Amino acid sequence: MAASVTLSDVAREAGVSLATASRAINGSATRTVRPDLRDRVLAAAERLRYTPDANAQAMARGRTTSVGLVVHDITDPYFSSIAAGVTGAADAADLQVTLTSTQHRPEREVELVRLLQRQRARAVVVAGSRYDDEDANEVMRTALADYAAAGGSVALVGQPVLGVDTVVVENAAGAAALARALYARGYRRPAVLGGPLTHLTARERREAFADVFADLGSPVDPAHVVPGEFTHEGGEAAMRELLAVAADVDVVFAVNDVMALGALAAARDLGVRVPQDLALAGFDDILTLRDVVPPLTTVRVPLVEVGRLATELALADRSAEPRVRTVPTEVVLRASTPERTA
Amino acid sequence: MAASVTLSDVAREAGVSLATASRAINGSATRTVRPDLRDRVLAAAERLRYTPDANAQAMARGRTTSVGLVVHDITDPYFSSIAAGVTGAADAADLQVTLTSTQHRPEREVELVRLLQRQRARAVVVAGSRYDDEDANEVMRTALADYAAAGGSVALVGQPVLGVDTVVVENAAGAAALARALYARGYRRPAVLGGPLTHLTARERREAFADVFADLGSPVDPAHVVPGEFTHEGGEAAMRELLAVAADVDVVFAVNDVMALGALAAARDLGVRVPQDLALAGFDDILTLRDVVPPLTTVRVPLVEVGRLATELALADRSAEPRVRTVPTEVVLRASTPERTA
DNA sequence: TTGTACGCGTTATCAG
DNA sequence: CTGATAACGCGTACAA
Repeated sequence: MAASVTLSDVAREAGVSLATASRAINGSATRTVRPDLRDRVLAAAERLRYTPDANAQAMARGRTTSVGLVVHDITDPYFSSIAAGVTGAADAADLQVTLTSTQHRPEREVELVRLLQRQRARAVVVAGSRYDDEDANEVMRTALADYAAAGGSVALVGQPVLGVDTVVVENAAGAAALARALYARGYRRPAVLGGPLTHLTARERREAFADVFADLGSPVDPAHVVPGEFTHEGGEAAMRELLAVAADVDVVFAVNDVMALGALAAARDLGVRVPQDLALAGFDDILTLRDVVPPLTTVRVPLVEVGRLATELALADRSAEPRVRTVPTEVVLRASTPERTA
Repeated sequence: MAASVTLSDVAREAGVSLATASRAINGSATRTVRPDLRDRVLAAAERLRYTPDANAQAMARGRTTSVGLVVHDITDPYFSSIAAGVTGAADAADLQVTLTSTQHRPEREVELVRLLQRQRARAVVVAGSRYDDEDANEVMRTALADYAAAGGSVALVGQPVLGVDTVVVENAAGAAALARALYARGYRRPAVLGGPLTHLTARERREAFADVFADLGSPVDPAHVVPGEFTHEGGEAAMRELLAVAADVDVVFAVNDVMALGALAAARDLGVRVPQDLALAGFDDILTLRDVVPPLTTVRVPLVEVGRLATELALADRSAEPRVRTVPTEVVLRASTPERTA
């Protein structure tokens, strides 16, 4: 960005001082500029094709207009929907979004937060779940505290374990409601594609689901809870593993939709029909589901709104206590888990 | 970002000058710092939890570390894959990505470019197709020229009609190859869900496809070329329209996969079976296709690589002439267009 | 090798 | 209402 026209150029061209030019163009809050002068400045700016330098403005004002977003993979519909919510909210607040991705390496979140702190992003939204890993959490906590100490504000999507504002999705309630709905439809031999063992979102969903079936007298066989990655490939692998050992399962709950789709692919590949041979349910209600056959039962999470909420939370005035915004979930029964007659 | 520790603080703490602190931390190219001093500075920085201010650095250096990206909708798998390519390439170059979205309003592209110019983004990648609208193109051309004049560089994904570096996808070649492949499979009564009339990517695909069938003696009935939006809803609506008038079509070509998926939904809804009653093909090979049944025939575009290429192009040394990188496409025949026996 | 001092483009304070 | 001028935080000639 070499030879840009600066405000001084505009001021000179308009025959006014730098200060006046600044006020005329920016429309400073309290200060007002005489109309004819203002017009002269605007005309000069137009003539010179002046473009304010947002960096210099940030410098002078002491705050930037950027919001950071940390995701694991922008091609994952879960994250892209959240990203849409974040960009929408940011746009509404006249802010820009800096998109960063860990490429599925959770430990990179910390680096990205530090990076965004360097950019002096006004706020940062971290979209990934937390893990049951106190060491990792402590590192992240420190990074976020540093960022907050420097004036930044953060919102997490996930679990409120880092001392910052958090959008909490009702994972347990959703998974429990799903379990009850499936039980009501006649399912008695559930299996779970459970995701990473220490992944808190996965765990919340997995355990709530299992608890309900246990309470209802049809406990999930521990051998039928298959861990794996929180991805399409993870779901596929877990499903293969499950199908290799479980002949008597009637419904499979994948702790997220992306995994459920992987599982569906595995089933198809192995000649297991869904739902005739095996019912299948996921979680999140990602956009992709509208194109999947059979229509997949899931628990809807309003992802775009989650992104929007997180952004608004991060942008709101700071509060003494970390805030929590709870987002309800809703069971959506579809054809992949039909009423069981057998 | 109020009370940040500055480099001066670090310098004072370390008992050195600002310049030395700067050189020690940044590792200035030519200048070198005596080891013990360097260590003292680094220790001080660590102790004070110093974080360099990227904005101030940008200011002083005269260039930022950000790359702008303009998409229409980040939840569209086409764009999210390109975005993944862009963030990947940016990351490799130690740059950050500013994500902006038009929300499906092409005319907003110009504003977003201006916005990114204000941020002094080093480079901007515009991911959407051009339109056959010389007025709009001229406006965009001017915006890009202004940005380039200010030192920015741009890469487009689409058509090289704006005088800037462009990644060109072989739409025509791909659509033609697809048409030949479908003809070879026995299809003779093609229809096209053609997208927006003036949308150049849609037009290139539509016309190349139709030309081939015409040359082969099975011209597309003009009544069977249904325009519409370049979206899921657009594909669905177009398919409904088509099915209302065309009883004798044997294959439908949707000019992109997202539309094809909309069309598939419409067909399903109307009880038209794909491929038994009607074959269907799309274009792009978006990630979503891996989860769709029947597997959809399409023309693969290496979307992540397109994003990467565009970013590299924009980041490369400036050239006198606008460069063009052509990306080949590849027909992928799947079950949605089986060999036709009837 | 180190330090001084200026400049980057803008806002904001404080006199006029 | 307008105009100097001092910040903002950092990089880098230039001098020592």
